[in-house]
Amino acid sequence: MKRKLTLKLIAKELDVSISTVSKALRDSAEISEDTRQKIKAFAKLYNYKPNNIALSLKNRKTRTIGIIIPQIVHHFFTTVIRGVEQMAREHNYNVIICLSNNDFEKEVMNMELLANGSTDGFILSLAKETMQKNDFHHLTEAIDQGMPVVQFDRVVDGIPSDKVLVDDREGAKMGVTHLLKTGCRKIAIITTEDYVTVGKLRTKGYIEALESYDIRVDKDLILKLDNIDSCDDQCIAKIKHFLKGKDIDGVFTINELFAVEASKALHTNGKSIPADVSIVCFSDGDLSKYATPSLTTVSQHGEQMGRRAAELLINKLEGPEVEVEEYTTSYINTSLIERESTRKVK
Amino acid sequence: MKRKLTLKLIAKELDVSISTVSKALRDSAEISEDTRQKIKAFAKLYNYKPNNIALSLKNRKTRTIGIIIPQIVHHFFTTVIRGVEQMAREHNYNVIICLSNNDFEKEVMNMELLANGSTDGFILSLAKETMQKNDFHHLTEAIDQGMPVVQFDRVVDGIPSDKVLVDDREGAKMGVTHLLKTGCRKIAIITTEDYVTVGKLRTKGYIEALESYDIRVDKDLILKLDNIDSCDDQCIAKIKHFLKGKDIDGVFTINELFAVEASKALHTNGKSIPADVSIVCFSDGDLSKYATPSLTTVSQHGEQMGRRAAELLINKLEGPEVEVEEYTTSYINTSLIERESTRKVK
DNA sequence: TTGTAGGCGTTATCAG
DNA sequence: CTGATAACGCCTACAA
Repeated sequence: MKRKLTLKLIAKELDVSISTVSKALRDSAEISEDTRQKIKAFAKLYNYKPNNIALSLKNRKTRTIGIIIPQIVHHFFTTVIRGVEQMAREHNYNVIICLSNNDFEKEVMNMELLANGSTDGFILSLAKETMQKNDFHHLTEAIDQGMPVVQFDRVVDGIPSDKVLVDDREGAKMGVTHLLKTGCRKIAIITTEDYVTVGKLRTKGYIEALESYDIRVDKDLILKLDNIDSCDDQCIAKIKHFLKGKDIDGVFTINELFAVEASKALHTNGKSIPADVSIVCFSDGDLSKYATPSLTTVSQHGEQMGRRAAELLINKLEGPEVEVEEYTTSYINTSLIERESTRKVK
Repeated sequence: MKRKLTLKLIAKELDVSISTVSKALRDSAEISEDTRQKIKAFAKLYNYKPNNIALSLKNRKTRTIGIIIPQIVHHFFTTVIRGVEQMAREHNYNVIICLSNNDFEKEVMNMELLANGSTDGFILSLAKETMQKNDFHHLTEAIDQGMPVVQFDRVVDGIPSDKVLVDDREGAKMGVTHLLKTGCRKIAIITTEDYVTVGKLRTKGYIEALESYDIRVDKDLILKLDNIDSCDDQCIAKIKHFLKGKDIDGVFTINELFAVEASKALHTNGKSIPADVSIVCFSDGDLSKYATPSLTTVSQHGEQMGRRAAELLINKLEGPEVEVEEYTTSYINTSLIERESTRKVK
């Protein structure tokens, strides 16, 4: 097994000094055309590539961005990663991804691991457990050490960091307004308990939409579930029970899964979609596209979030050192994708 | 902005030498209990963590595994990553993920980037373009430099590397056999052209299953499409046309998307599933679970693949240097998940 | 028990 | 034009 080629080896081979080789390869004018060519030819022939680790140590920069997310099987995070990846590539950064599995300890471990030289900065979405524990010392520690942090999606206030968020309230409002425009007047919502920020904001958007049409908010048409990323049997049962015999003509749900299950339940109840009941959901994946009927969604543009987050981070990394840092919060717009589960707007 | 704490800083602060600090922190018996305690207390207080980059440079090991995959929005790869992540964590390795976007140049770039010190070894699934180009110099170069490689899913022969594969032939055979067991006798398959290995092998499994039931393979019941990871309008049209008026009682497809579209088309044709026609597909995601009706699938266990791939790589990394390397090919079993799209086996 | 020196691979500075 | 030296942060053999 061959050892990797280094400046030292080249130097020895060509009988020059290490610094001559280094300079030649970086096209320094200090080196004579002759030796430069000779060295470059040799390096090329044997496929010399500088060692990144050594460069990182020297430059105290890794050109690597760390992403820490709760889970990767969630389609939303997947798209965000892709966005970060793109932007990072465009700026010659690497991306290193760590999963917290929604576990506080793991999130802390991951951050400490990456903070020890592997990474120049972080993009992260907090683990559920972290939110509950309300313990963010790992964030502040990283930031204290001079590592910029960009939070996205699941964020906390009070941390000196940029943030990238989906405009949940506005998105929900748009979705419900679409239902209203197509003629729905008795619209139910399937959301989460208020301690989940996302659910709370989307519920708020739902209420605002109704109010703008002067429709009274009916508590009986609001179902708040504990889950957010999944929909187990118990959760399905609640949805079924909730929809059973309700006099409604529209349903808005805060994720795809709830919508799919609602769609099934309504179908079982003999309702036709969208003739009897229309459905709109917040979405981050393909499920709504391939469901039967396919679902009209408020789409989240995770890729754009990722790009924006990476952009913010890179700006901080490459920007000049400033006395007083400023932090921005970006809202990524949602957009409505009309499919089969809603009627046409007249 | 505080600078990160280093051995040097601690040494200066406590007025001892750097090596004393280093030794104390590593609990060397050389250092007196006294100074050891003092140094450790200080380090703990100020939260000293050794710099990974420096360690990597020193040890010529990064304890980082590179994964290179065509795309991340594909659910299958997502699960594989999770598996790799798990195993890596258990062995104290980092994981760094790069996307090739099925682009040859990008795959080469990524590998070169990571091969220059960022990574101790690779786990990769080849880009489609790489397969077509039949150019694997980036693999052999990395391997020549002493970086072990584990290929998975989309692999080539002739490269000195371990491989982890889904047993496509066996999986397809199992799926089709299930259809046969439930009483289906006229089974169509929607697959890919033979140049896609995965499609070819699954087609083979289909044929074997039929033959084991002494059923003649009917070319008219085989649809070969160009796509594999997607299903565009043209592709949907072909599926519709293929199924139109065919006298069949079962459909096997090599991915979820084809199955969902087939299901829709059959439904449109007035067929009832599974009463008239049963459906089984190879799958890697949730689509089949949430489809209406939900689809019986041959499940791929991506996570297990990831774990196995990581295990193989770590074995190579930590195993003793041997004169003659041996390479293994692991097959990950598939399993049948029965859902609504097939009848019960009598 | 503590400290010094050298090296991992690279680059920048300065001397020849 | 070329080379020696120091430094990035850490570890370790060896010297004191």
